[in-house]
Amino acid sequence: MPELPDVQVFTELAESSALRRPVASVHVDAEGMLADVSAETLRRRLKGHPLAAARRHGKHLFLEIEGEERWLRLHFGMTGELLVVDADDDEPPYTRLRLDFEDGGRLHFTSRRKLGEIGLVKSPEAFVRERKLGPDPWNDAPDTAGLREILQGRSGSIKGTLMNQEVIAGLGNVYVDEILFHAGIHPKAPTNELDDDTLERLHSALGEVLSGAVKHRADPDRMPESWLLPRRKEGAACPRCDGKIVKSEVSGRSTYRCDTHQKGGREA
DNA sequence: TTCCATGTTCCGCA
DNA sequence: TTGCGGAACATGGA
Repeated sequence: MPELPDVQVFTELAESSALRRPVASVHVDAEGMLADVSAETLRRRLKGHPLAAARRHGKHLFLEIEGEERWLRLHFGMTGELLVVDADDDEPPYTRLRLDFEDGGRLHFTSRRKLGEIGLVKSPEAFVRERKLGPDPWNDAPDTAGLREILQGRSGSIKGTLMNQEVIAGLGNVYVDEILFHAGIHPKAPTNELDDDTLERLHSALGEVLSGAVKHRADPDRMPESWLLPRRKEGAACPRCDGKIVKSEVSGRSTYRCDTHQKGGREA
């Protein structure tokens, strides 16, 4: 799940329930997920300090450690989640990092496939620069002209371009399919051949999909029936036209699209 | 058992 | 040199 909308929900969860609670202890269960930081350093930086702020850029969540001039950075990979639980709640499965607050509550960072990252950075801005992440389309929504500029000079498929975190940060396989479905654009359409009209549709689909997804708490089961998400299945009926949903591969990922209303691309 | 998976990175080829 | 697409990665569920 963890694309921009999911991580936005985690960010809001952290903001509403993990701040200003001093950390009593830190437990790391997946050394392999530690990015340029030892479990020992993580413990030292966090112990005794509350989290002061939560921020997000793309798929990365940043939690400011009060008084340390450091931010805990979490990346959720394909299966990561963030949970905040009470003292007497059960341990969620696949917990990789756990912060025990002094008041007894806990913050759990879980990951089934261990593909995410746990890091420590000086600031979100510095990390974004270093990782060369593109603009975040939720925190800093572009207008159509801005989107045109972002996509300028890209020669690959629009799907590949939108999934490239250095172009625009936060979109992944599922939501790129959703956006292109809404905009009626074929995932293989060459980015540099999108005309103004198409770009306009892409722009409104981007805004529509992101705000809709966050509004429904990024829960696939709650997405509107008119969306692709509830029908990511080969052969399903398209909810907006007479077409059928077909599955193919684009930029190495399984891709679902309507074979009738998503035009402007090339077949494999 | 085999296949597939919402993530990123790395390698080879324009 | 840069950008693109596919393979590889680690693990578990269908």
